[in-house]
Amino acid sequence: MAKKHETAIRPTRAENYPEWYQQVIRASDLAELSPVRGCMVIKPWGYALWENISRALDDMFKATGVKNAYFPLFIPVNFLEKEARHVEGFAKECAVVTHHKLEKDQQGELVPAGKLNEPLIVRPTSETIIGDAFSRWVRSYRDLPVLINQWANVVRWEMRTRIFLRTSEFLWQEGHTVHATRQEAIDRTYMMLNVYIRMAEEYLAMPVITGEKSAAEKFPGAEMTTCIEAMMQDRKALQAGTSHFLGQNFAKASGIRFQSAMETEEFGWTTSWGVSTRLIGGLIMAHSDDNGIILPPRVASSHVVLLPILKNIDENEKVMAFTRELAEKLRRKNYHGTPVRVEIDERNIGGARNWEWIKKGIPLRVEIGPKDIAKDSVYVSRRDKDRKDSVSMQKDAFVDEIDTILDEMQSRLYEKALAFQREHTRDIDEKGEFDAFFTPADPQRPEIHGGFARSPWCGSTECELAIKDRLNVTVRCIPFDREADGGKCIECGAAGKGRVIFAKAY
RNA sequence: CGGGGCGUGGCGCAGUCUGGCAGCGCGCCUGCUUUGGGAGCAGGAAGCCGCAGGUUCAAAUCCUGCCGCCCCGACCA
Repeated sequence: MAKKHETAIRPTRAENYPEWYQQVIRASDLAELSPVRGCMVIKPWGYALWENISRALDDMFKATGVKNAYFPLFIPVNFLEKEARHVEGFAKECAVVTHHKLEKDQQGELVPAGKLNEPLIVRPTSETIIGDAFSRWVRSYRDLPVLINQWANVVRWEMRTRIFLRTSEFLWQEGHTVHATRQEAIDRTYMMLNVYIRMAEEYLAMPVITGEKSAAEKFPGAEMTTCIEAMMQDRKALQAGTSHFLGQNFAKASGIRFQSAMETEEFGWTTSWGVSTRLIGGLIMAHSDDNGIILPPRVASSHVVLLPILKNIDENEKVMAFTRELAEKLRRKNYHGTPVRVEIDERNIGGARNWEWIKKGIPLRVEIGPKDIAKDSVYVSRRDKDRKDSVSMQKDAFVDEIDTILDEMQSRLYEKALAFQREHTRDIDEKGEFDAFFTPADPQRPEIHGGFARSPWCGSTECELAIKDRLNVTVRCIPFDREADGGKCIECGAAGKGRVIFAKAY
């Protein structure tokens, strides 16, 4: 027997969480770093997750009347300048295109030539260029609402990057809408937030808290930013999606005007909302264990791998025929509107084969050997359970029940993550306790600590920033459902306006 | 951009202090034996030791500069 490891991923979460995160991604074959700083190559097993996420979101968007379109990667610099807070928020992380041509210099090296008259920025987000288009599309209240989404890449020149969580280039969708009234735009903001809540909780099995961002944390130029925040296994918060009510700020900046039914000229009310490949980072950190990633069935790259046990030539053909037939039956099954996704791995590499699929997080592993075939059964292992919980099932029963099994796994992952979130969410009313909650024993190499603190806050940016300076803890969101009970601000002791969620964040 | 750590076959690492043929484990390839939780034996391939200079008879090792990665900050989805 080979050397046994206690865990497939080392270091473990407890030993070194950031390193564990990277090793999980490597071992699961989701993605790798690219030669370009801060960028990533998303490999097929990882990209399939994004495809499944984006397909489900796309369906949900379209069900609310949203249509897809595509806008340019390059944006004139002066577009960004139109909205003051927006330019302040994004200017420092913009990639700028200044030339259109390369020429060889005397050393034979390619150097930029052909300076552009007007530099272009690579979109960090598309409010401005889409606003420009909308200003031409909207003339009358009869043109409203405009409900547009685009699937795109964006670039934000980040100082510190982390694969999937914060990359210089990332994939996302950005929805942009224009409405005739303030209320309609606000309703749309919440409507899309609800889509994100569904994505996180029903598909990613990732419980989220929802609410509004503080003035310091909201989107540059937004009147209100709503968000979903999830707790990762290191108890930090991950902003997993945002939906913004932009008021008339961008309509004024871009000249989105329409003639109302009363024959008056009005500015449109706009929203924007987005989620990104960051969701995959969230999924990893919400569910994975020390043996690798655990994929929630609703978005899993694949649902089940069939592992034929090929022992001797006489029986191999029978085993393979049984395996292929099972694969076909499974693929004809419908799981929440999509065919069950099946892999067959017939490599003869012993137990290592099993471990590869564990590290890749596939929900179900099905071993098929001569002993099973004799009983017309299969041996089923679940990624969310221990090996000793593996069961032998009649083949037909397995085919019949696979959707139920996957759904049970899906809800178990959700319940487990929810229990974790609740376990590490505390009402804290006293400053000393608050500081202790968020202070690691070793600041240079912090152990997993903290969580979500539900604490009273007076609402002032001063207090928020003071807490950030002291502990690197921020207001993650002001929950919609918070109690009116004020308490005393955790920072200044003045009358609070209710409890908000404080946490360290990605 | 500041403080700390680290760059050596695909992955994880030793070797660096004290200069002297580039190593180990896993993985990979071939063959045989195996096979229901990380197989065994035999053979084999694979490295500009992050990059560029310098010192030296000789540099993974010493010196200088640069680049990249990770952690802690500033910035952020």
